[in-house]
Amino acid sequence: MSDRPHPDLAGLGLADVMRGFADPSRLHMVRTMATLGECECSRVYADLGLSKSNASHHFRVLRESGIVRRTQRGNQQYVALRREELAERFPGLLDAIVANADA
Amino acid sequence: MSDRPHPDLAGLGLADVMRGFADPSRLHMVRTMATLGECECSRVYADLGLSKSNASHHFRVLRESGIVRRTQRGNQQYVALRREELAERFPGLLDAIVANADA
DNA sequence: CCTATGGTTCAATGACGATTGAACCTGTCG
DNA sequence: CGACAGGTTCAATCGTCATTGAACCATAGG
Repeated sequence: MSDRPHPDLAGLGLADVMRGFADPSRLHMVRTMATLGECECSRVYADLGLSKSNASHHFRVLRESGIVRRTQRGNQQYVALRREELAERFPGLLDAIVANADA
Repeated sequence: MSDRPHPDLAGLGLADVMRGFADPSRLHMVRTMATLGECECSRVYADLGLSKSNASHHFRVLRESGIVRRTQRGNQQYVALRREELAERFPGLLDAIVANADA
């Protein structure tokens, strides 16, 4: 997997993306992001009891799996699902996961 | 994760199932099973170059993740996706994955 | 009985991942 | 300047996983 900040989804296989989803904490984060839309990182893991470094690790996995995009505005980091890009590369996948993310 | 032969899907979270899908070999196997329906195990990994023990390992992961069901008829082992059960527990998930399993 | 065939199990190995705590970095506010 | 808030990075630990090869087990066919 590339360590570029935001990999091109064309270069990722389904298994790479699935690995990003294969963790309870990250699924919870995905669900939160699906609800909130783009938001500050801290809001995404606020109710998960993750340490900062652990949350940072999970954000990196999500980013390297092509699932989220991070942007810096002012001094805040924002994070958002790459909804459209994922829908184009893997149609229906994100929706199905988000719909079941509470299971 | 339970080590029972075929876990009840109600007892599995989405992350557990996702881990079953988070491997290229297993995704390939899932795709093959989606195409063939119930069939002999060997047909599922024939074109993957997996050793027998490695294939057996992947079948076990798929089984413990609730993705496949194995049955013995005669002296042959058969394997099939648990389509209906998965569709009931995680609506739309398997279809979305199978549709993208070649990516 | 002998021998495939088709799978499982076991032990070992190497790689990867989740988690933690400490150090660090950077922009903001006082 | 000093302190702080929000994140990142690093090293270390521990567990899990993929892969291999060898041993094993059951069944069908000669």
